[in-house]
Amino acid sequence: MRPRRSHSSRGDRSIPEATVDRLPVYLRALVDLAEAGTITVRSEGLAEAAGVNSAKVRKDLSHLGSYGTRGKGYDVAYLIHQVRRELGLTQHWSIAIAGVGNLGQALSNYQGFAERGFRVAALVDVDDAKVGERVAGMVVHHLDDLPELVREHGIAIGVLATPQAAAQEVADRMVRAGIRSILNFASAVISVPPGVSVRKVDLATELQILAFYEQRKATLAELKRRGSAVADVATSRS
Amino acid sequence: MRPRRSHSSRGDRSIPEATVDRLPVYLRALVDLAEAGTITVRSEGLAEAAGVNSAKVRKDLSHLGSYGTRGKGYDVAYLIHQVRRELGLTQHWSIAIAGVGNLGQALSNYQGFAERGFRVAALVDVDDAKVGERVAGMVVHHLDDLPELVREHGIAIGVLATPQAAAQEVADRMVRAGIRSILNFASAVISVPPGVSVRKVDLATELQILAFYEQRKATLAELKRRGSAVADVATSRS
DNA sequence: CAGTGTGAACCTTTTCACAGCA
DNA sequence: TGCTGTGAAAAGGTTCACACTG
Repeated sequence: MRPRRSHSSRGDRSIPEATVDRLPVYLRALVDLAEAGTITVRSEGLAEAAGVNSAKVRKDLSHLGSYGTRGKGYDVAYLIHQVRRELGLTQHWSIAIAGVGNLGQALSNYQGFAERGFRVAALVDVDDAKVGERVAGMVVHHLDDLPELVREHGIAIGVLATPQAAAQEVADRMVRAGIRSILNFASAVISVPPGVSVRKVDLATELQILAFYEQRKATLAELKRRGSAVADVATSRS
Repeated sequence: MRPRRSHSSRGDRSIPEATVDRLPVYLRALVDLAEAGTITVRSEGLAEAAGVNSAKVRKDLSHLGSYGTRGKGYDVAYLIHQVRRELGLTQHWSIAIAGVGNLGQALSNYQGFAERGFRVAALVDVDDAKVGERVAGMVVHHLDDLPELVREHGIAIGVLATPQAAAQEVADRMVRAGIRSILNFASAVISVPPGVSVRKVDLATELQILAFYEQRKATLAELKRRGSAVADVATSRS
């Protein structure tokens, strides 16, 4: 159910999924370190900045190659370059946002995208009241124009910020327009053909997960109060 | 680094983390099914609606108890009740949002929270230009008032929607105000004392991960074009 | 000799496959 | 008979601990 290994002539190009998920975190931490004037960082220092442990950092980075120096650590600037290259951030990416509601507008205005090499190249919606309006300095286009916009701006990634009910339909149209990577903010599970990547971010889901652990903490506290011997809980996550 | 098992007198109260992460997805799917008039669902049907496979559904649900009927499936309404109970959603939760910028405002207006039992009870910021303003029908308070707001509204969960630079400071103040669950939208890694749960949602990170796989698809396509025998890739995620 | 890079051990999660029940 | 619930196997991820090197 997950990417199979390819076979390349030299080295092993397949990086574990868990590692890929952490590379952006390392990158952020490294950029912060660089801005603070740090030249070299040890796995332990990077680990602290990224909120993981040092063994994980070393193992993760070893998948990219041998970019550290034994006895010294990693050169921050060089490692930034390597991580960026690995993530495919040496090029700029154009994205389209579908659904110009609350969330869609907030995302359109979000500076963090541009700062990290993602250009919001198109906004689309189906609501005639919104089409033609300006949001974040851009004209909102009709969803019908998506194929043309994708071609024109070389859009590779689509952001789904529509209501749940519209999500699958809009996803289908994104795929038909040639988009093969979708970031789904709608609470619906969408299905896409093989070869198309989807990541789902569901805000309410995150709160529900926190609620679960919060509830459990309350239950444990209750038990403790009643004198049962209960193991301690550490619940920092992600 | 993860919750340790407790020991309770009957049954095993510890549900795997991976399962907890999926329960909200099942819940959403179940509610959709119920609204569509479905009375009973098989693990395979629920699996499809949730975007996973049926073995996972059965294993996950088995952690909650034996709520299915062999030969039949699961009663949708009953299962909804059980999942909601397990997640701690039989009670309402009050949340506070810190940082009333783009994202903070979008979150304040987000209907999905209320629909799933989360009440935005307080908005706080440090910007005097924002304090006193009305957002989503609520008055924005100063961050200084957080402890009082937490007490007054019984706030259990804090949502961090501040700029990166302020994130750690605001998180510290949330913890001091008595909040023990934080949903972090800032791109910074925050550290909290044991017993406080944090989940991080980083929008740019998600795009970077998609960029990685998108780049890899391009590379594979390139190799294929050159005639190398390359295994096929299926990259649907989460 | 400090700190990387990495086999090996360990733990978690997923998948398989089927016994057992309605 | 048709499904759930679950041991057992497989895969994936994390941590340990140390050989190795700049």
